[in-house]
Amino acid sequence: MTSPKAGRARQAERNNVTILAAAREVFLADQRAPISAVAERAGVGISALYRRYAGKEDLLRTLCHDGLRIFIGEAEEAAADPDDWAAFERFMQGVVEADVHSLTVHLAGTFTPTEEMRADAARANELAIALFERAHPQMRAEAVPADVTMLLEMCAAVRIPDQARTAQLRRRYLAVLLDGLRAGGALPEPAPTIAEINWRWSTPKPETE
Amino acid sequence: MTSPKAGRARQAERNNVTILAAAREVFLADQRAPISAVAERAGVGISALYRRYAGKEDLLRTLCHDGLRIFIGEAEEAAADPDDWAAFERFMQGVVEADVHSLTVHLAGTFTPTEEMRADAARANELAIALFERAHPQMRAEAVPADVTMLLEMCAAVRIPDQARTAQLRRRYLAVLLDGLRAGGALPEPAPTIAEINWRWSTPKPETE
DNA sequence: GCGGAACGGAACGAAGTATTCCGCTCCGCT
DNA sequence: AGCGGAGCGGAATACTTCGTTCCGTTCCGC
Repeated sequence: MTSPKAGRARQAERNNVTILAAAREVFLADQRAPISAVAERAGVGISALYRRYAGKEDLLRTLCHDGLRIFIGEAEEAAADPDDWAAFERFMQGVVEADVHSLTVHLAGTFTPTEEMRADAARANELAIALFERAHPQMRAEAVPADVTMLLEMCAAVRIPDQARTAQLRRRYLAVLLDGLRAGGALPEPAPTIAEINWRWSTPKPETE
Repeated sequence: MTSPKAGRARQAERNNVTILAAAREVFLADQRAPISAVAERAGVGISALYRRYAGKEDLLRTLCHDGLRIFIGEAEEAAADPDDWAAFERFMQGVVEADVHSLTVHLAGTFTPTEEMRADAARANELAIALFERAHPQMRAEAVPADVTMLLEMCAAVRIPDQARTAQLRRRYLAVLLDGLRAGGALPEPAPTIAEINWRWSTPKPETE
């Protein structure tokens, strides 16, 4: 080979990321989207997809796993901040910004997870909890780590057709939520339990999409 | 007839509400649910459904319109409260409690609305804005009426398999959101516009489900 | 008893969709 | 120069899923 990559091989490699990006966009918009929509979005044929992934489930799993890795990355990066609350805030902003929550949570249950994924999920959880605990003293006392998941879920629900604007609006409402987290006063109703949060990962295909 | 209603006729009338309730539950859990799921949930045959509704769209429309009426009812009821903030809070709690938001917003676009529905939607909007304006002085200044819709959307996103528990959790996070609404400090990013909020009603079938 | 309202549920037909397959292109190496 | 095959596009296949229709049955009300 002359250059590191050239011609066909280069194109193929570029497709790797093109397809993944397309899949990300498509499945972010609709988890039940047909696989053909991904190919269309990527501007490739269906073959290019099946050459890389064994099937839809495989693609979904890869996508989700990537999301998990991004989540971990954001958490680690944010954890470096010495200011406890700033670290937590930065973490939340990072996760919301990357729209990772939809990737991980909303796709869960559409495939059977790898053992490695379970491990990564556990690690992601630990990191998030650590970040939470550090910031906890500055929150209302009843807040628990499981709340973080729900907060992220709520941010992910903010969604309009314009993607860039969606990101803006999410930042806006994340700010509202975080301010709410720091407010005083008692919170009604008991906090969510771990089991209540993780139900998506356990069931094969929960009814409530 | 001996009693106001008896036997078959009574059963039929009871089915009216049974079916609607079933439809409510089923489509609340999954807007794309098959119509047969509704019949199953209601414990009736498909015929019982088609006897009452011209088709799926008709059922969806009815369901949505009912939601709209409930929304209006909650707003009117809450508006009677002389305390401005209490009225607003009560309104939000009522809407969240009734899970009306999913009924109206998430079902929009799956059918072509009636003229009457448009009118009701307009009225619902007015009422909500009035409630908001009354409470506005006690919120952070940048809050706008369109924020209310988004807040409700976020509450609707809180969802776990256990229905009763879901209601509890929604109350919890609504409290967080409302506290966040009253917090001080500037909010990042411009507020949503009316158009950004109402996109679901205008497009025939938006891509981002 | 009879007529028909109200049903249950099988049957039908139209979509939609995951996956396979076949033929074509064009790079990379000899 | 040419060949082997990686990479690919997209039609064809084989199902599955649903909305809707239809027909036979039940049983109330007169």
